[in-house]
Amino acid sequence: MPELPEVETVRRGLEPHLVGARLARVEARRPDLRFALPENFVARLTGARVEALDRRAKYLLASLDTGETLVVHLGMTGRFIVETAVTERPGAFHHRAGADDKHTHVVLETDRGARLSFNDARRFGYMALIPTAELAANPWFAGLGPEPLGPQFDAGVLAAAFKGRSQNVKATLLDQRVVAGLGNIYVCEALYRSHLSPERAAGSLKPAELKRLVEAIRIVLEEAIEAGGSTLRDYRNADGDLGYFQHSFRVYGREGEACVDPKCRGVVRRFPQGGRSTFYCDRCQR
DNA sequence: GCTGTAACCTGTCGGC
DNA sequence: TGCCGACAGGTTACAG
Repeated sequence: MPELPEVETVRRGLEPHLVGARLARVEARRPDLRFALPENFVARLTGARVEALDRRAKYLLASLDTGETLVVHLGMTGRFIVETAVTERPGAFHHRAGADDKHTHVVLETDRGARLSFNDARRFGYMALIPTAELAANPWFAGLGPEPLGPQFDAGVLAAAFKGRSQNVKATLLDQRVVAGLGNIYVCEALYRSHLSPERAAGSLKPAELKRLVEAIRIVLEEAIEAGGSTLRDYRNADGDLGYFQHSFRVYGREGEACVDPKCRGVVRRFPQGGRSTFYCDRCQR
């Protein structure tokens, strides 16, 4: 499910409930997600105050006053469901669908009356507790490429990362060491908007094409965040609402349809690339 | 070192 | 209606 825009939407939804709040009750309903939960997970979190909630690539980072950071990756189907306390009934929460089903694996209750349920059907998501001072050196973060919406991401950076690579540009953009946070959907959309074929060797892109690509990546991500992300099957934001960017897809999921550009007579095709579906227009992407 | 593939786990959808 | 196979937003280990 979640690529950068969806994770950022979740972060924005959780921020008002978490930042400044203390975790009054923590419940782990199983010992593992994709990986085993950290040792003494519940004890290390209970009573901790959340000082900040940030995002790096597709990771959510909750800095705690204990000197540790709770790292959360949503995997493919991970989501947080926020329920608020019923004022007149202490300990009760306004129920929200999915908050308490068999796929709810971790529950966090804050001293501000919010209950956050981490629900992940496929359990590709994971959580870790890492000393905040060691975060940058952690293998999950040390090798990450620049944030695509940050000031460090430009055509020059992409040129350096692409240099000499014979791998196709689609797979290269999915490599989090090249640029952090892109996934299958937004890579397809960005390549379409920059009129680049997903099959081009990354190292073959010319400076003007790289510039177009950087611009397209930025615009697609910004528009998606503005729309609250994309909801295909499972994704919902922290308030349980759907994202709307899927209505703006120009190629993703549109196999067999005419190219959205009225001047182009192409058709959207789909083919497997690196085990994932790539969608592209067979005429205007070269 | 680079590249492609399989695997992780579960749910959904389409075809028969 | 029920069964089966294909496919799904991510990441990583491994083989070539």
